[in-house]
Formats: sequence, C-alpha cells, structure tokens
Amino acid sequence: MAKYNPIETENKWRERWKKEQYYNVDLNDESRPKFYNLVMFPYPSGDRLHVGHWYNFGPADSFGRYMRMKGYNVFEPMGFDAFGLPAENHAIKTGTPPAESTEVNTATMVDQLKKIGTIYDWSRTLNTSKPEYYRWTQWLFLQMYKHGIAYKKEAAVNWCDTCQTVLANEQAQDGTCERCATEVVQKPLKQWFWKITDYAQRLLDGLDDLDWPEKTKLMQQNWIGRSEGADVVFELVGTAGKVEVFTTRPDTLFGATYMVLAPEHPLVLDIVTDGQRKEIMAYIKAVKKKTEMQRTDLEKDKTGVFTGGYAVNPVNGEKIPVWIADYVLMTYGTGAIMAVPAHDERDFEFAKKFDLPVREVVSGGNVSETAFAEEGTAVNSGFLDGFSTPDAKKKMIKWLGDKKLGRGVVNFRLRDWLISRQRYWGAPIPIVYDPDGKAHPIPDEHLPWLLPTDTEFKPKGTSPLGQSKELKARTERLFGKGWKPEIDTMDTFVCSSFYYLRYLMAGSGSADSGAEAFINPKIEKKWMPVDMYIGGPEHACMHLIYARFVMMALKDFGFVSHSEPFARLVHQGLIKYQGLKMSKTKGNTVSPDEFVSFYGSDVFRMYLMFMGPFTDGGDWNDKGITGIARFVDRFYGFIAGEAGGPADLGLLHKTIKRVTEDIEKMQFNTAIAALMEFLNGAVKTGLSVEGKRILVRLIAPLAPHLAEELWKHLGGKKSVFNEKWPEYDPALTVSATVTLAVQVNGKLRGQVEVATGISLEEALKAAAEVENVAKHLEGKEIVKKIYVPGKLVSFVVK
RNA sequence: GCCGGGGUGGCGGAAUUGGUAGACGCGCGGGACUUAAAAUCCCGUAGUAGCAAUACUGUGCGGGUUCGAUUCCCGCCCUCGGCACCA
Repeated sequence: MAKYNPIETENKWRERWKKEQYYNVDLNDESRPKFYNLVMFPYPSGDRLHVGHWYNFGPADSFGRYMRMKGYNVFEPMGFDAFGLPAENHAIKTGTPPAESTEVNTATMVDQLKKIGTIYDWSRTLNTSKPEYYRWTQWLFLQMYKHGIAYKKEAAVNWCDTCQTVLANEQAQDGTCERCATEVVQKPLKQWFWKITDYAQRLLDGLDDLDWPEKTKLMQQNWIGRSEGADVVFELVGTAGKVEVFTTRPDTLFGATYMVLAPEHPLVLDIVTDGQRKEIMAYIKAVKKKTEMQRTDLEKDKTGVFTGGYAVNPVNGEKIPVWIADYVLMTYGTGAIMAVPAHDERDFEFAKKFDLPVREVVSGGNVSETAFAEEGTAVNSGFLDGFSTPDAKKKMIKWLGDKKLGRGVVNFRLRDWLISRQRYWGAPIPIVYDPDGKAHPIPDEHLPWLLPTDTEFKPKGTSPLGQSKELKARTERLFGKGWKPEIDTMDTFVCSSFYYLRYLMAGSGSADSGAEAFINPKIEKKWMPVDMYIGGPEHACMHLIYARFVMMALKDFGFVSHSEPFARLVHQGLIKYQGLKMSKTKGNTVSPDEFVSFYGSDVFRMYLMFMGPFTDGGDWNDKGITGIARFVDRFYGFIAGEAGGPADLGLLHKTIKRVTEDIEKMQFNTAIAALMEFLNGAVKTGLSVEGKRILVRLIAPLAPHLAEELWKHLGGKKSVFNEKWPEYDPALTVSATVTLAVQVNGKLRGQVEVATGISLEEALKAAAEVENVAKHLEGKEIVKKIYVPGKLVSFVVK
C-alpha cells in the first residue's frame, strides 16, 4: 500500500499555490458571488505562533475553502494589529524601538502563518502601525472631529507617582503599580472622547438583523444598557443650586428620603457644610484609590458621608439630607440619585446602616424586613395612590413635565469612548493647539502625521511624544511659533474599528490600491458586509461595538453604504494549557511547530478541529493526535489503492449531507467523525472511483494538501479547490427501514426494525410483539400509547 | 459583585422544537501477524449483579413538571470569558 509523506507533499502544494498566485483575489470578478471570510487580525507579539492561533485560523480557513468550493469568490485576508502596550513595554525594558521589534515579529509570524496552508491573499495584507495605514486612523479621527463626534473632556487615569506614568488597568491590579508597588491613584486629565452614545439606540436596534450568537447580542444589549425612566430636578436648600437625578422608578418619588451624590459630583463642594468638610474631603480622597468594581460591589459594606446639606423633594416639599457614597458613579446617569430605601436594595442597605428613614410607597412587600423592588400598587403617594407601577410612572412623568421639574428620559449605561492614550506606540492624534491652547485639526494634506522617533520610551511625567523635539519643530514649522502638538496617541481599538474596510483597498499596483482614498465606494458596496467574521468571545463588548459604531458613523458621513460591518459572527473557543489561558508571561504557550513538522499541517489542523466544537475551545493535550494521523494514513491508502466494490449510495449521500451541514454550522468535529465512519465502512466494502472523487472533495476543506495530492492521483488536472462541492440527493439519504425504541412506563424495553413510512397501528402492533416488551405488558392495562414516527413507541401501563 | 457561557465514561467529546445517553477518536484489555518489538489489522470497553437473556444505577448537587428530562422550571455548587487603558 502506498505510504503518505505529509511533509514533502504539503511543501509541494504550498509552493504551487504560491507560484500560481492561486489565492490572490480579483475583487472586481463578477462571474461568481463574493464571500468575505474574515478572522480577527492578530497582535504580533514576540511569541511564536501558538496552538491557540492555529485553533483560530485553521478552521476559519477550512470554512473559506468550503465556501470557495460552493462557488464563491472568497476573499480571506490577514494582517496585523500592531500598535499596543506589549511592544512599548518591551521598548522600555530593552531600548529597542517598537517599530523594529514589530517588524521582526510580523516577519516571523508571516513565515509561520504560511505553514498553515491557508488561502490568505498576502497581496492585501496590512499593518496598523505603518504610516500608510495609520494615516487613515488619523483621517477617521478628523472625520469624527469634523462631524462633532470627537470632543475633549476631563477623565481619570491610573497614575503612579513613583514611575511618573499612566498605567493600564492591567498594570494596576489590586490598586498598586505593577512595576514598583506604589499605590495607584486616579488622576484627572483632559482627553479625547468619541460620542458613541449618540449611536446607542442604533447599536441596539441593529442587533436584530445580525446572524450573531444570541449570547453575544445579549451581552451587547446589557453593555449598552438601555433603561427608561425620568430625570427629576431637586432644589438645594440654602443655595441657588439644583441637582438632577436619573431614576427608573419615578413612581417612587414620594418614598425618596435622602439623596446621594457621586463623590466626584461638582456640587459636593458647594453644599458641604463646614462641620462636614473634613470628613467629606477625606472620603473623596479615599475613593480615588478604588476601582469601579470595588465601588459597585453589592456584597461589600456600604460607605458614605453626610454633606450637611439638604435638598427638597419636589413632589412633597420635604427636606431630605444629601450624602455622598462611592456606589454612585459619575459616569452613569447624572452622577446623583434619589434614594428610595423601601424599594431599592442598595438604598435599603445604606439606610439601615446610617439610620435613614424607610418609607413604603409601593405595596406588595414587607419593607421593614427588606427592600421591595418589584411592581405593585402605589401607596403613601398622594395623587399616585392606587395606581399600578407602570401607570404611576406615566402619571408622575406627566406631573413632573407639567411643573417643569423633570421629564421622561431614556438612559444608557454605555459611555462615550475614551480614545486618548498617554503612550508612544500608537497613532498620533492629528490635532495641534494654537498659542491660546485652542485645538485645531491637522489638514488632510499633512497626513500621515508621523509618529516621531526621537523619544525615550521611559516615561517622564508626560506622554512620551512630549519629549520629541522633532514633533515640536514640525508643528511650529507648519503652523507657527508657539503652536503645540497633541502628544497623546489613539486607543488601538480605533485602528481595529475599520481595518475590514482597508483590506479592500490594500495592496500595491492594483487599481484600487489604497493611497488616495479611504475606500472605493463600488468595492465597498459589493464586498461589505463581511460575510463571516471569526474571533474570540472576549471581544463581544468592546471591539465588536466600536467597529459597528465606526461603520454607522462612516455611513452617516457618506463614505460607506452599509451600516453593519459583520453579517455573521462566530466565536472560536479559548485554548488553554493546564487550565490557564496561554500567554508568554505565564510561560505556558505550546508551539505547534514540532507537531506540524512531524505530522504535517493537515493532521494538526484536523486534530484541533476534532478536539471538540470550534466554539468550545478546551485544554490542550496531544493525546489524540495519533488518531487523526492514523485516519489520514488510512484515508490516503484507501483512496490511492484499488477502486471497486458495490457503491452504497445511501451511505455516501448521508455522509455528504452530514459533512455539508456540519461545516455550515462550523461543527468540524462531527464532520470529521462522519468521514471516519464512512471510511470505516468503505474499507470493508470497497468504493468506486466516482465515490472516491466525492470523498476527496469532502475532505478537501479540512485537509487541503492531502486532498490536492489525492485529487491529482484520481486524475484531476487542476486544483481540487476549483471543483464543485458535492451535492447530495435527499431521496437517497432516507433509509427503507428504521429502528424504533419501545418503552414501557418510560423505560426502554426493546427495539424493533420497521419500514420507514409505517402507520400508527402497525407501529404499535410491531412494538407490542417484541418479546421483552410483551413480557412487561403482560397482565397490565395499557392506559396510553405514544408513537413518535421514526423514533419510538411508548406504552403507559397500570 | 455585575453581565454572559460551561459542567456527560479513565480522557477529548456525540446526542437537545422533551423521545434508544455515550457516535467518532484516544487510552486500556484480549487476539492475529512477527524470532521479537514497532507499525498494522480484528474483537471488547459507563458502573454494579449475572455464563447469558436481562435487571438496576447513571449526564455537577437538591427539588419539580412529564408516559418519558443531558434537554424545560426553581434553588445551589464549581468553573471559564468580559467589566470600558491587555488586545
């Protein structure tokens, strides 16, 4: 029997694919429907490609190859999300400029990626850290600025006083600096934001039509966090000030017995009395050290301080005390709440702790014991008494509106996108400041606004770009004496929010090469949205919302024709090692290289697919890889061996059906199992050449090199990926007989084989005649008979 | 803590508009081939009892609905992802 040599064979086919530019795509091809098959681009870290990358890219490519055989013009690009923190940290440690290390890392990664044997169109690759890419990141910023979406406001950053630098959340875990263990404080800085909140409702509505996992849609819905309620104005006693609060329960306004402001609320300093000032200031200082998660922990003891000031409840004129507490956040609602301890759990707990009054205004619970947050009937509420909660809400909102004391509003949990980063390795924000400090956009003609290279990477109290003499000189030369450059760079999520559009313009020499325009409208209209987008579930709420927002904004600005970037989304599962996420810092990455050079990339790819459902991931181990290696050997030996034998068309067509449906659902594990089952049978009976030609096409997306070799062996002149995917005949997938299970009182008592279309009476009769069933029916009264066609018969007896 | 997943043999997993739990593979046990080993091939493999037919138990734990629950409902436990500056 012929022996398969995977290494030699795979190299041969990869060479040929490359030489014949087999996977370079003509975006203007009108002969076939398009299919944009996209996988989230990787960050080029210093690690070599690990098993997790393969787990992601292999199956994604198999899907692309399948769609190609289904007759689509498949565009499958690959690029690099190259700006970011790790390269900068590496630079601080070693002094190597990020541009250099990134160059080396991407080159290594490209080499390794090519070994997977994918259909990537390398003529259209991109790298977000290159000026020819980030000029469009900057262009996007300018568009956002021009349309009033980019604005500047103060926001807190993690600050380490010892290192004189801003820290990422990751570097500031447990409230201390990762490098020097200094306590991290929140420091306010003026930073750029994008008004994603303008799109909150559209981001919510757009989810309906997307073929995305339901759990991802749910997470986005919760992240956007729409809630209906009212803003209510409270007058402050003894000052001219007013406080606006947001509440989802305006019907409980009569039960508001105190008010709580976020410690950062600007009015706190106005209303604090001299007697309380010291305590308030100490509390504000302490809160600066807490993370939002610590502040909103429902289990922790509530803390807070009385300001000494009072507000007036607009609905009954009552004077209520104003407190501050860290569980009220400045970033949600108005940064102030009316507290209704009888009907909100957090307020209840707070009131109990600080001995504040609890007044029931919705009946249905027992508010002396616990808060009653559900709906009920209004009581102790003047004109609301007797109304149900929904009606009471409406009535109160009407009342507030009439008196100009409030209004019904929709509030979102979603916050505007902070895009400023006090970092070196990112796209510079294309803004300059005149001598008065006023911001001006940098005109398009000066893009790309280059990232300077004359900086230290070690932080010195400001953003690294602040050290660049060249940047300062450049700014003054172009704009005038005394003008200053913006020295913050952009969040890397900005770079990744539009890259799917730039792949359509990347590449050199082609008509649509991307130097002149952001996007070619004709190409965009044809190729967007991305048909299949594959990436990790960890991106459910950030990248995947940012990209949708940017696409919607670009549509509003008139640059694109679609408002959603990704029509279908699938998350691959996470591959762990020894129970942990693979990462270089943990030292638990597993390299695919030794497996690939021993078994070949087809075996490795198939093994990863066979491990379990693509969406599950799992803990890496190599125990089962020999099973796939054996299967590949058997498959090769069988196809390359003698043909002949009776063709069981039923089995063959059932297999085509199973493999097709499983690949459509990205369930590669069961597709492979179906092929194994078929092979196990076929080696015993033999198979015609026609049958073999079908089998080779079925395995082609899963083991591309093997399939090419066998296709050639069977007389194929061109690549197997030019062949049509096999169709099955539904009539042939139906068997003449089925096995029915027979139950008595819900317990399995036997089986019977019957003709497929058998009637109810015949099925019951056949079932009752089964020996062991008859035994269990004997002497009993049958009270119920159930027949599920094709599945089972069930008798209920007394 | 909050939001969203997951938990099935020794192991990876299969089967859900409620209908035969354990497909396929690994491992393990036995056999064939071989001087021998490797490779390959064949048979067996959830647990308990039994020669067997068969019976009982069994899908994280405790309840419930149903003729029938891995699947639906209620309450727990464990675990993973995200929580807005890792990407």
